[in-house]
Amino acid sequence: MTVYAGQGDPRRSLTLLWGAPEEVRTGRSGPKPGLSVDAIVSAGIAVADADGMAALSMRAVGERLGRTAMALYTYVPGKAELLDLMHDRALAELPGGATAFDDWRAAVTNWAEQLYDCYLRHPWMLQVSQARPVLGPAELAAMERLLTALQPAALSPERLRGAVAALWQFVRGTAAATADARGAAAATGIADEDWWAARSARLAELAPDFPERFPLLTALQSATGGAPEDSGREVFRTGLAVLLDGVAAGAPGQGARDRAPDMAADTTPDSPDTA
Amino acid sequence: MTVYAGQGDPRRSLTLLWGAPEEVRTGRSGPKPGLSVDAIVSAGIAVADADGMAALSMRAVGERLGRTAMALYTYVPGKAELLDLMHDRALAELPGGATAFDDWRAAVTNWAEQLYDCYLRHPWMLQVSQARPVLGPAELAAMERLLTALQPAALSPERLRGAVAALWQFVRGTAAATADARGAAAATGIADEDWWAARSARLAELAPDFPERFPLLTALQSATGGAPEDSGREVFRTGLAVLLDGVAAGAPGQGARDRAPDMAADTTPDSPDTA
DNA sequence: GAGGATACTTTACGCCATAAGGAGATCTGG
DNA sequence: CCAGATCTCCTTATGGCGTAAAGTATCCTC
Repeated sequence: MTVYAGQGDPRRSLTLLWGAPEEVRTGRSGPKPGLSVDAIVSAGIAVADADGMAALSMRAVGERLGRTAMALYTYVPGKAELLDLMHDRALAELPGGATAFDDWRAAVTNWAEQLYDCYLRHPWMLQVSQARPVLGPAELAAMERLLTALQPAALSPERLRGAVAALWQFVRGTAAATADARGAAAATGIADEDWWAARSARLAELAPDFPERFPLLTALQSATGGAPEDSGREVFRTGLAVLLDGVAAGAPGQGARDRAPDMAADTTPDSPDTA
Repeated sequence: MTVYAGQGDPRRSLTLLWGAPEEVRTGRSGPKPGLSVDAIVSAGIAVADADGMAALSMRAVGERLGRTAMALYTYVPGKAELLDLMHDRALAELPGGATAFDDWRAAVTNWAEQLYDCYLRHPWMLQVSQARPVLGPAELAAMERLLTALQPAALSPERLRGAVAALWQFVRGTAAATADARGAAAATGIADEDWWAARSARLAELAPDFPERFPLLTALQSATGGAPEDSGREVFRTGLAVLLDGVAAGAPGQGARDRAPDMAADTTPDSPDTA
């Protein structure tokens, strides 16, 4: 399932992403443009938000704007580039202010939760190729904000790069898991939790030797009461705590002191989650 | 860009994934099947490996087997389910033996590198929806192996789940970044390193205020001599080290002692990478 | 040898992105 | 005020896709 098609020309995307916000259009002949790149991007996001990535077609976007599919090609080179623009626009939702936090753990946690929520608001973003080289301004701004949050940890450049990659990918991955469980639940009309139960039951039926083949998986499942790879803010939170402990371990000087102050306390099983 | 289409029916996929390896086909009438699910999956992988996900069509797979596209539907419910099978089959390449390592860091590192390499061998896997709920035997086996490797760390169940999610998503994410850079480089005929340089140059041209807008990003870029979100085993290695430090921080008892023994030494900039 | 199940084919449908070319609006230079 | 250029948007067409429907040939069981 879930294919993604070819990339757009990164040159075109880059130009559109970074292009002058107010193109100097003095003395243009021809009829006045009834649309704009911005309007098309907004319409695309609206379609994708409402009906999912599969429903995002040039026709659908055009229709939402009262035009034909081909009208969009006056503004945008193609669908791939439109997706690049949509992706960056959605990331631009992230709050940009330099929020001051006492410690960098809280700052990074805040950053991660904002990104996580943004992905869940726009699940189609998770279908856009990660880490593809078309870097938009909003994406870079988000990365800059992460670097700002991490600055007090004073990591070495190499370690900083590793931490940034690990954090971003972790947020994206856990958001994808959650979004997917949600989507499946919504599609089948089953409640979130029941869905995993149904899947487990079916698995047990098909592979009766499951507990012997996967003893640790079975143990983990029964210990935490859910599917191991699944969803949920809880996995997000505890995973993030693990990650941040790793970052702290690389912070010079403070070493052992800065590690897991109260973030690790989140991992106690009695925490009231889904907040 | 890079869309992925709708999911396959998970029930059908599950049945095929876990179905009896030797279907009891006593007394079947009709002509003998000239194909098999396995052969179709192999052909699909061959097509995707050779020409990429975009080239993977039912027609192409059928052609490789000397059949029409429709012939495949005798064996497989549809393309989505075929992709599920391909994905799990590719994961089955991972070595399964219980390799004994002295410490769990080495064991997990080994696990991660194997997964990373598998993704790079089959970049199309990264286009298959991550964390979607169709869990195949090979995927679960890989997870079980990770749990085995992590066992000496003796993490709490919650923390273990977080660590598993973080590790898997990290490997996948960094592999995606590397695969994408490779793909772009291959498509344009530019060498891997020059490619990032070209992109940076173009960015600098489009956004002349780049250094002021993204000071930390600029600093990191010049400190490590590359794009921050990019590719490469180096980021993979150092990021993994950060992650493992976090895991170590959650290991009870040993606490400070077990953290970053020699894995962190990998983060020194003079290491000969791309091994 | 008849009848039915099965493998595979041909054809067709409705999507998709988008190339090509045309119609009408709106500007500039005369 | 009027070319002619230019630009938006349309209609049409092309070649792909996944797959539904129906036909044909093959092979088994009875």
